[in-house]
Amino acid sequence: MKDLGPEMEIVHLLRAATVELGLHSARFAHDNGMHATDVRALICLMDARRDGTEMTAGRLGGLLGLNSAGTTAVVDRLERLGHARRVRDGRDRRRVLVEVEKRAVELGQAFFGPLIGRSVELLRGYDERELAAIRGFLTGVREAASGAASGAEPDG
Amino acid sequence: MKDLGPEMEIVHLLRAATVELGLHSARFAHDNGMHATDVRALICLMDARRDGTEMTAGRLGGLLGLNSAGTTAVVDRLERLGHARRVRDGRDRRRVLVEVEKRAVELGQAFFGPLIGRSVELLRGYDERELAAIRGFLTGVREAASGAASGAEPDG
DNA sequence: CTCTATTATCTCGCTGAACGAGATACTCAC
DNA sequence: GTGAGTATCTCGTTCAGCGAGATAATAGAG
Repeated sequence: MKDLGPEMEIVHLLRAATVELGLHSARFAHDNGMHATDVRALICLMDARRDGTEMTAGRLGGLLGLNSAGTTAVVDRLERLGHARRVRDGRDRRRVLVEVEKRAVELGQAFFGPLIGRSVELLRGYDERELAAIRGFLTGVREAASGAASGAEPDG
Repeated sequence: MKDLGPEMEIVHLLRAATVELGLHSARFAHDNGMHATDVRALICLMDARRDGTEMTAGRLGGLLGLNSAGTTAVVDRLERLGHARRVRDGRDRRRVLVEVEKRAVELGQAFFGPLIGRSVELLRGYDERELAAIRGFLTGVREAASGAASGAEPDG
């Protein structure tokens, strides 16, 4: 049962890389007086900003798997640290939009930029077929982990 | 600054896969009345078992980044759930060896087995050059995340 | 063998993230 | 403007993890 073949080396490598990426985030969190949840929240906020979506408190909580009380607390912490701000939605004044501060974006880029840059640099060293393999493997793992059907056929 | 090129798609894919793997672990934890730390502890215990190393309470705490009080609490929880047991070391009776219970190993295999199996299955679809690319990328990312020198130059 | 320094683990009291329940503020349909 | 519905916040509680210090065992000096 231990040995599913030489492929296991790569499976362990993926796990090791995942752990290391988690520790990297934890370091960023710790260095800036935050917790894992706060970093995940910041990432959600930046993702939303990137594709021009509005992020409400409720939606953020849903993404993070928190209840409303926990969501309020996260936003409180980010606001206290100056990483985000609450803005009442003009159209529906029950809603609170959460916007990431420029300062936090810069902080994140300073910390994660080198890692991203290095990854891109690595990827530039591969040809199209190799890139397709990496893409395919990561996509497959993501689907398998998300519980998606084990459909072996490549999606269109 | 936003667009480092088409390689960014894969960087985001890696992040998505990492998030999904984390959620998968969280689901396992939740389903079995555990927390993220407990699962990480179990993984450490299984890794130790796999390569025949003894795991002491102290070493486990070190791996998890916990202090002694927190470590005691983790082992207490695992023991209460029947996933691990304390065994006094015969040679140095100050030390407590923590051993994973067979039940927990089986539980883990039942939950993570399909994911691992699917990953291996995916990998079997690639030839040696593609596998080398996947290996190389994951290795590089892990090194970059662990803070290893960002040197593009291969260390002689 | 006894005394002391060191090491490994556990106990106690505390802080703070996240929860459940319910209060508050706003919108929409009538 | 009254009532149903929705979004967020407040209050009190639970529990993981921390710091400090207690307890127990080993190792070395005499």
